[in-house]
This record gives sequence, structure tokens and C-alpha cells, in this order.
Amino acid sequence: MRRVTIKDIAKEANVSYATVSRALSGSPEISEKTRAHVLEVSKRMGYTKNYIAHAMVKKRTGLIGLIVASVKNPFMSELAFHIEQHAMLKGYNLMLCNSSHDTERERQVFEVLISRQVDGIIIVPTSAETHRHLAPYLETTPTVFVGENLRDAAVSYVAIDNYRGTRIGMEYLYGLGHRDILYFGRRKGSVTHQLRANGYIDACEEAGIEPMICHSSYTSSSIQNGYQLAKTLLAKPIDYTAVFAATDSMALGFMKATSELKIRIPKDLSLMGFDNIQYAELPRIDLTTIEQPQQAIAATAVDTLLERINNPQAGYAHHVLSPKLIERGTCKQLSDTE
Amino acid sequence: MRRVTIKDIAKEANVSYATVSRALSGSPEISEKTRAHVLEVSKRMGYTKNYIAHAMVKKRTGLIGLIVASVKNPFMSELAFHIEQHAMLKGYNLMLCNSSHDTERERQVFEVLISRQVDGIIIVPTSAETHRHLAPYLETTPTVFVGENLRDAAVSYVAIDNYRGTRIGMEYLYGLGHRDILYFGRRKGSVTHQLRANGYIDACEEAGIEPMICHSSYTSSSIQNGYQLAKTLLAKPIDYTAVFAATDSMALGFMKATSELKIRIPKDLSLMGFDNIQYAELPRIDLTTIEQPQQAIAATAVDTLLERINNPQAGYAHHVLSPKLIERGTCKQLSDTE
DNA sequence: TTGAAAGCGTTACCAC
DNA sequence: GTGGTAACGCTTTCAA
Repeated sequence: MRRVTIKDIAKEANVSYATVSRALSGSPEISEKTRAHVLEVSKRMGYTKNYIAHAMVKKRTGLIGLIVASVKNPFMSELAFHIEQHAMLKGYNLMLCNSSHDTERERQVFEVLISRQVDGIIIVPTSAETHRHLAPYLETTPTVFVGENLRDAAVSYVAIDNYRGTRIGMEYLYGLGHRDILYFGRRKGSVTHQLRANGYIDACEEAGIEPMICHSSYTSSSIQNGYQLAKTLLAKPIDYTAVFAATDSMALGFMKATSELKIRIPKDLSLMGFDNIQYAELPRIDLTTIEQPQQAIAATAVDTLLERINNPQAGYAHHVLSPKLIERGTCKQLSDTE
Repeated sequence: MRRVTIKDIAKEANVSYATVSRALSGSPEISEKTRAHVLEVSKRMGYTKNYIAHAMVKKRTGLIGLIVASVKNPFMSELAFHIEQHAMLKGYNLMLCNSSHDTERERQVFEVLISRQVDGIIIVPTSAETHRHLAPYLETTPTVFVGENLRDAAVSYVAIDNYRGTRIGMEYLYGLGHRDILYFGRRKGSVTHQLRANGYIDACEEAGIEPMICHSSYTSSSIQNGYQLAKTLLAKPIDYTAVFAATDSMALGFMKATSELKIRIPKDLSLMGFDNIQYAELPRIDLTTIEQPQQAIAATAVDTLLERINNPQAGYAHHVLSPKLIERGTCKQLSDTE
């Protein structure tokens, strides 16, 4: 039951266990002959390196902690996938934790990951305040935030230009002839939401159209919350031709409400999302939206983290990637006779 | 930069470091007075336990390895979420690996996880052969397979009764008046698929109706593959009133094809899925399907694994959970004048 | 080129 | 109750 160690190999191969270590770790200070012999023996005995002991002396585990609100969430799961792939490529493995949108839980798992000696942590923060709660840890643990634009914070982050995202979307809607565009589901407490809303407002201003914002008082942007919000919104008169949802999930909630009310999308109302989660391209959903380039975000996050890990006195970095319009079927050209 | 260790605390508190260890681990053989003192000092110095060193001597890491084909996949991501939650509850953390549907990769990450000394591994196997490739490791590493019914294998697994799943679905379709039901997307090489297909065939036989099976030659059941398969299928005459898809993903692919061909679901054709992935309940999708109880599967998998971990000479266990019909909007009652 | 031994941060055993 | 110390499996000096 006990696993084979280098001592076992040393005994079998008639060398010291220092020599075995050297042979296995590819050290140059060993003769080819003994190396070959040791390698042969260790293979025969089915040796596997004990990374725990390795980490113990090297003081690095080759582990990255990933904290997300919930991997169930399609945005997070995609991100987790790409982060794992990219980390694997660089020789790192992933420890996954869900914070369940709970700031205290976020702090707890952060501490657990530190206890487990991860070399660094990538976190998709639950709120714009997260980095404040984590401040005591951030000095000693290389950390990269993903998703939120923490422009004023002295921490590394990777996010997209959310402001530009809504501007791009507005440009597109405007080009389709829309002049009455409602922004749906703005949430407080998130920089991301604030920036997106600002992009919308500025676009309206420049186009000389009146901004209409439907605020969300929910703490997360789930389909369910979008649905509830849409129901109250749609109970009132509809004096807009297009709806720009703050997130794809909100857009899907909106869509659910319109389905029930027999409002046809895009025939009666155009709908635009934001994020381009996997759901968006499903048949019958076919949501026009603004993409967050997940793979690029993931790769950048991992690279930024590894840089910090390998160069502890390096400062922080802010990476802002470009969003992109994904044209699908939920926005229609407005006829002139509207 | 160096983290505080129990030796630092010992020095500061003027006790031996054995005493510090006792105080921190809640040992009873220590006076309340010194414990309080040590705890105070360690708190003041911001001590966090080093789990690596802990694992080194305890020979257990409190880590569970999770191998899935891809967390991007909605089924896997949901499972990963619940497994993490349940493991966390039991004091375990998760190491996540994606195998990318590649058997060799599966073997590689399995080895990595063993090297990292995880206490046990939960794997959603890529194929029914996976456990054969992993056989050499399975004797020494507690492992639980999830999703595949490996009835004849001496390994622990948790899965649903897939045979019963299609029987339940067929009963429902029959009850709605359907007599011409096509089974869509049967895939070779997966026990799951075989059992589902058998359930379908036996149900047909008992009902005295002719089975029609559309086989899939793809290696995975993605939406894309379902779409391609559906396109060739729908090019031929449609002599059935309902389609039972092997998986929800296949059903969504089918749905995409019907959308393009202006075939209305459920008006022209009823559609039933299998799995109840999150997508299924989205607005406009609203897929009637057979549920795999993910949370129960996750909890059972974790519990089964922990049992094996805590009792190494225990045998293997086969857990077969019950599928359930989820009635939504893609199956319609057939009128008598069909 | 090889071996002996220290050390990584804990726990656990044995004295006192 | 408390302290000293070996041990976990590895890497890395330092000698030989």
C-alpha cells in the first residue's frame, strides 16, 4: 500500500538517495550510466514523485487557486476551463473554490488556499469591494482579479473595456435605426455595471437620445432575477424599440418574460445582451450580444499571475481587453415607417 | 515575506514548538492557560497553518481530484459545483482537471493527481474503457467513477438508471398518444448510451411499436454534432411524430436543425431530451427531458469516495440513482385524428 | 561523480 | 503538562 520513494529506489539501485534525486530531476552532475540505471529501476518499481515533499523543500507547489462565485454559472465555467488549460500548459494545476457570492466565504476560501500554499490566486470577485476585504492577504499572495475593472486599486486585474462594450452595442442599435433604447438591469455595487451603464448613457448623449434605465435591486444578474425585473417593467407601457440588457443572463430573463407576454423578439422588440455566454448561441435563443473574449482573459490572467509569482517584487498590472459585437438574431433593422 | 511558522510562535510565546502544535491542533494534553496564550500570540502574529507540512506527516492532504472531460460542458460544471460544495462541507478541497475527451490525457492527469497525493479521485470517464486504462492506479488510489454504469467492473461508481430513464420517457410519450417515436443519436462505446437505447427498444417492444434508431458516429454528443446528424436525418421523409434524443445536447442540435427547416416543436414534432442540463429550462428552449439528479449524484460520489478513503479495505460500491421526468413544453398530446 | 547530512514545517512519540 | 526529537520524502549544500 505504501508508495515507492526515492529511498526504495536507492536501495534497489545501490546508490545513495541523493543520486536518485539527481537522476530523476535531470541534474547534469551525474554520469549517464548511473542516470540510466536509476531511471530504469524507478520505472520498474513504478515510482511517482511526491509533489508534497517536493513543495516542502522548494517552497512552491505549482498550484494556482481559482475562486469563482459559482462554476455552475456559464461565464465562470468557461473561464475555469480556459484557465485550467492554460495553467496546465505552464505546468500548474488548479484548486477550485466556489464563493457562492458571499464575501465572507470569499475571505475564508482565500485563507484556505493560502494555507494550502498555492503559488498564487486568480479570483473572479463577487463585488467591487472584494479586494478591500482581502487586502491583508494581497501583500503576501500573488493575486489576479478577473472581470472587474478595479482601475483605482493597486492590484492586478484582467477585464474587458466594459464602457466600450456598451458603446459598441449602442452604435450597432443606432445603426439599425433604433432611437428609443432601454438599458435593462443596471446593478449597484459593481464597477462593471457602472461602466457599462456609463457607456450607454454617453452614447445616448452623443446621439441626442434620451437614456432610459431600468435598475435592478438584486445582488446578482441571474436569469431568474432578470425575469422578475422584466415582468414589472413590461407591465408598464413599452415606449422603446430596443432593450440593451446589462448581461446575457438578464437578457435571457427578459426573453422569458416576453415569451410569456407574447411579445416577439426581434419583431416587436430588439434585444441585445452582454458577455456572450454559451447560452447565447443556442438555437431559438440566438442572442445578439457583446463578447468577452474568455480564452484571452484566461490566458492573460494566468500569465499575469505567473509573472508576479516568478518576480515577486514586480508591481501590479491592469489588462483591459477589447469586447466585440456578436451579431445574431435578436436585433432587427427598424423600418423608416416605425 | 516568509510566512510565520510554529517555531516563530514558540519563540515569541516562550514555549517549545511541540506545545504550539498542541495548542493549535486542539489537543487535550495542554493547560488552558498556555493554550490561550499561544493562541493569542499566533493570532497576533498572523499565523496560518501550512497544510503541506501537515500533509507530509499525516500522509493525507484533504484533497480530492476531480477529472472531467470539460468543465465548460454544462453537465460537468454543475456536477463540479456540487462536488466542490459537498467536499468543502466535509473538509476537503478540490483539484480540477480537464481531460478533453482524451483517454491518454485522462491517464496523464490521473498520474499528476496521484503525484500531488490527493486522497482520492472522482472521475467522469470519457469512455467505458477508461477504467481499464486506469486499472494499474485503481488499486492504490480510492476512485469513484461518475456517470457511466460500469456494472461489470470491480470499481465504485455513481450513475443513474439510464435504462429506466428512457422507459420513463417512452411511457410519457406513449401516454401522449405517440406511436411513431424515433430515437435520436445513439452513440457506440458508451454504456450509458447502450442502456438508454435498450430502454427505448424494450419499451417499443412492449408497446408493440416499431423501434427507429438514428445512430450517431460522432465521439461526443455536442450540440454541433446533434445539429449535423439532424440535418441528414431531416432530409429524409419524416414518418414519426416524436423524437427521443439520447442527450439534451443532441436535442438542442436537433432543435437547431428544425428551426432552420421551419419545423415547429412541438406543433409538428415532439422532442424529448435526456439529462436536464441547465440549458433545458431556458426560455424558448423549454425542453421536456429526463433528469439526472446532479446534486444527489455529487453528494453520493463524494460520500462514497470518503468512505473508501477512511476505510481502505472496503470493497467497491455501485450506486444507481433514479432519473425523473421533467415535463416542459416540447412534447404535445397527439390528437386522435393524427 | 557520488555520498552524507541538513533542512523544509508539521505531528507524534517518549521522557521528564 | 511540557520539552526534545524523530520522522514524513524530497532537494541541496558540502565533502570526499
